[in-house]
Amino acid sequence: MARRFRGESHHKVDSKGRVSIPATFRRVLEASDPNWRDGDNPELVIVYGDHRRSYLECYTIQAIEEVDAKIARLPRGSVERKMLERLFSGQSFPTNVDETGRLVLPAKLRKKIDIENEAFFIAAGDTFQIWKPGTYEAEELSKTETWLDDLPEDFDPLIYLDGQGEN
Amino acid sequence: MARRFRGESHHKVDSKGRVSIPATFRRVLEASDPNWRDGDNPELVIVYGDHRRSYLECYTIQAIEEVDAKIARLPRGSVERKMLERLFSGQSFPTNVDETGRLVLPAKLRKKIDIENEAFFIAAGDTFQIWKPGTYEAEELSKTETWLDDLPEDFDPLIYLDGQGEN
DNA sequence: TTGATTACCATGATTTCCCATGTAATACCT
DNA sequence: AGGTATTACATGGGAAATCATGGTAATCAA
Repeated sequence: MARRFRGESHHKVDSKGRVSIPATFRRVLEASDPNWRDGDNPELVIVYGDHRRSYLECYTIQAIEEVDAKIARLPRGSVERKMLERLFSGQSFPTNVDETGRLVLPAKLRKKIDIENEAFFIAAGDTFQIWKPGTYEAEELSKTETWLDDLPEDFDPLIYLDGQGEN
Repeated sequence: MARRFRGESHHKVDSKGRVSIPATFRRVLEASDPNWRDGDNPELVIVYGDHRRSYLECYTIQAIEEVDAKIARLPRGSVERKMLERLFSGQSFPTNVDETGRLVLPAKLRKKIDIENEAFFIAAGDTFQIWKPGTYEAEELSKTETWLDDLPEDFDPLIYLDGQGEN
């Protein structure tokens, strides 16, 4: 397993769509880009998905290659494969970190998740997500709340780590 | 596997059939044309297929050579080989990117997929497709919707990546 | 010679590149 | 430990290069 992203933070987005990537995330992007050499800028792939998705999901090169390989194993012509190809091949945007540690989000992507001048970054295992701050709070937190509400008061999520929560 | 196409976008088609290729796609075409040298224009092959196909599929030189090699391995005279040869040799059109990064779609091809003044480009792994925008939405997107409608509300297509969705 | 195809030139918009600055984090020195 | 030098970060601005698109002239084919 490759290095994982950790943490969350807010960053300014300027009029050109430039936004700093959390420094710790940059280290992971570098380590997970097989072509990266000390001194140059790692690549990554932003998957934005269809209209139902309200955030951008950022894949390291290694992570996206794993996905590509899995897709390639699905039967050619199957609906599943088509769907996933559309998502990861079509509804995605290949880019790279720039010299100053920033990412440039094209107008199209900013508009899609309705970002103006601030973006919220949050780690998600071997990918990280970019949200409009307000959307994240509304959408995600409420989701977790409802989920937690269904569980006993003193429930400890760690139990899932050992596969106890599965059914 | 060579560099893959990623992304989707709309471009104007003028009265002469000229249409800009997304810049990121051009980089892939260049990298996948063994004869390409910095400064000149990469070649590609447009496979348009028979009357049932409503989009154009564009192959890099490298991708089409892989296909040719596979076909050459099939038994001479077999029906499979004949079909594939008709598709990839006959129903295809070799061309190249022009000086300004455009492709020229001959009237015949434009008429085939019913394009007037706008084209939709979408990546599909090691090829990319050109659609009439309306056709893509009607044909492809609605297909996806219907498919998703049969699935649970919170279904995540990504589950297919790990082979859970198979049956 | 006439319609079509190809080569050349032009331009506004976007994107990339390069340089700059203030601040926070870290290393260094005595 | 205290203070200072150094490096890393986050952010901004302008110049330069690239992109998408359009037009016109030259070339070709029948």
